Amino acid sequence: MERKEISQAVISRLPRYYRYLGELRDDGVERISSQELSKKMQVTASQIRQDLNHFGGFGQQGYGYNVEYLYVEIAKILGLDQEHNLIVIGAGNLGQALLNYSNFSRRGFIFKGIFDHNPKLQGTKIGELEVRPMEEMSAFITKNNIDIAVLTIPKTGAVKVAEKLVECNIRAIWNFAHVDLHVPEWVQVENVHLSDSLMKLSYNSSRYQDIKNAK
Amino acid sequence: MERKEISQAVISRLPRYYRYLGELRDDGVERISSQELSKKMQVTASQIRQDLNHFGGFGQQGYGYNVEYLYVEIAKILGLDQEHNLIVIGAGNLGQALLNYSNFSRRGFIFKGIFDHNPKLQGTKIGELEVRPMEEMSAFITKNNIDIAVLTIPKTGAVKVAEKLVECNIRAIWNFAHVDLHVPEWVQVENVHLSDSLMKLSYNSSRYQDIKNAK
DNA sequence: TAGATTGTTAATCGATTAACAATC
DNA sequence: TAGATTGTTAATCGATTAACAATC
Repeated sequence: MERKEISQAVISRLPRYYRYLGELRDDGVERISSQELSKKMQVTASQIRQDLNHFGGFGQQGYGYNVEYLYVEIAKILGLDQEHNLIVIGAGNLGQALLNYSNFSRRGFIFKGIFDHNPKLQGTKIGELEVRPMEEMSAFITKNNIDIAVLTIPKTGAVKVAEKLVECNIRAIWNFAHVDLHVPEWVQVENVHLSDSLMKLSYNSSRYQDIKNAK
Repeated sequence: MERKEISQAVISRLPRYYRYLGELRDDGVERISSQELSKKMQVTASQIRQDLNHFGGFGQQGYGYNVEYLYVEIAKILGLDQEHNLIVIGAGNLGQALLNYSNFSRRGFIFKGIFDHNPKLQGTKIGELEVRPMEEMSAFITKNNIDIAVLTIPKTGAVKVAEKLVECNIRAIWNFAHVDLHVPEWVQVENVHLSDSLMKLSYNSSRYQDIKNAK
């Protein structure tokens, strides 16, 4: 597949393209030009063409892009043509919420297990799955071919658990714990720091008020 | 306060500085140089100094930065010195998870209400709050001085609700719905598109395997 | 064929890093 | 005072946008 390093800025935009193309497809749209898409998505047509051309020439001069085809191709680029096996670590509210969010499994992200160190939660059912004790995690990962671990435990435990996951040869960690994980380069970490996001919103809205008042 | 437009790249890094400074403070560290902090955070010292100087000169030549002082100043910049009143719209798993996450209220983000259009949920208690019907939302926002609305409903309803929120003069929307909201410039939107984040992780881990296999 | 629109190169813009004079 | 380290300017790097030749 791809050889050259592609910037994370580009990667971050792919899911959004994918979403818009999915909507177009559902609306029965067959073809779209970068210009039309650009208007819809509020980005430049240039950027769309540049971004896509990192991965290949999906369009056709004088025609534009075939929606269905491009949709499928982006799915492949994102690895959505393959199934991913996930486990959730931390059966709190957030872990449960993610597990129950059906849209993920629709895209091939299959939750295989959920773990918690709280004995009171162990054995209770969340969706289809029973909460397992942490001790079973390592064996479970190997046995069930787990790709991705979802970390929804408080930051105090997260670093230790991440180390354990690395030992288990996990490939990817979706990290909701409010701490930076240090892992070998062959383990991918995607952080969702909710409080950072909320603070950013707080800044932007506070600042807007200041500007308004200053005028 | 600030006049000049500061890039979102800078703003996005502030919460992370804030987190590291908080930890240093808790560890009883009094002063830190940009170089030391740079090593800890794995960013360049230059970037730290540049970023901070957008907001003022918080350091002192030959000394570095006073941890406690800088911590408090960043909090002010982020608007954490003021309380924010929030409502959650959508009492599903995710809405409940956010509401129950106590770290937010510790930073001054106070959940005042939660709304859902499902009559079965209305009246049930989530944390300290009773789920209210959507019809009460507008009045509630005005009466309780709500700054921030947290949108945790499916995308089908999100656009309509966002319009309503704009009418209610909300300042900020924390959007977990998988759709782009179009709002006037005086309303800030911060998106948390979880599936986009997961797809990015999927890409990065799939791609790493490809590189490895190619070698 | 003529018109449309891509793929791609070149130009611009912005963000990051380096360097150093100012100063505690 | 001498050493350390900031604040800030200048240089570099990378990402975005513009332009246009290639081509469907």
